[in-house]
Amino acid sequence: MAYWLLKSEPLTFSIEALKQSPNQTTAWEGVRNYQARNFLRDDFKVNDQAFFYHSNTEVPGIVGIVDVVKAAYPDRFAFDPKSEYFDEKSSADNPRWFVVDVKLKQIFPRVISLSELKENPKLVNMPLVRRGNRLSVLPVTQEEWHAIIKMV
DNA sequence: GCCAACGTTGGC
DNA sequence: GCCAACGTTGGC
Repeated sequence: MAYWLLKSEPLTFSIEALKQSPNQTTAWEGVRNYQARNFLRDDFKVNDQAFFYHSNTEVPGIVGIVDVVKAAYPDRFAFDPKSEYFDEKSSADNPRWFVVDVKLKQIFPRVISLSELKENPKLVNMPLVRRGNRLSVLPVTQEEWHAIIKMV
């Protein structure tokens, strides 16, 4: 079982929005970066777990945990010209972008803020805490996962 | 709102 | 294939 971190801007899709979603499950749509796509498509497996991270907000940080409940399948929004995620180069025959389904597992009682994460010496190698990192899907090691769980 | 970082595009 | 220009991300 692998561990991940998924970034979302709460104005676009927050963990509270996930809680309100049918069956507390959603497709993780709109990833339009190849490295992130490759993680989703090739490496996400059912029963993997991921931190839910709120970015571009007042207190950026980890707000909860989701379970991967369905492995990668094509992102249908890439086929929809009316969607902001439309990509004319992605087709049903040859899809370029993928989603996985995730289900809410836990909302933390508090936000584990980015500044706290940066202060934890066990997390210094996480790409998340490095300046200028923009990847929205990131692998998390088992050691990092457990170190963060202890901070909740 | 600013701007550093970095991915993508497109001219050559 | 190089790389300048441009667009986006996202912390602050």
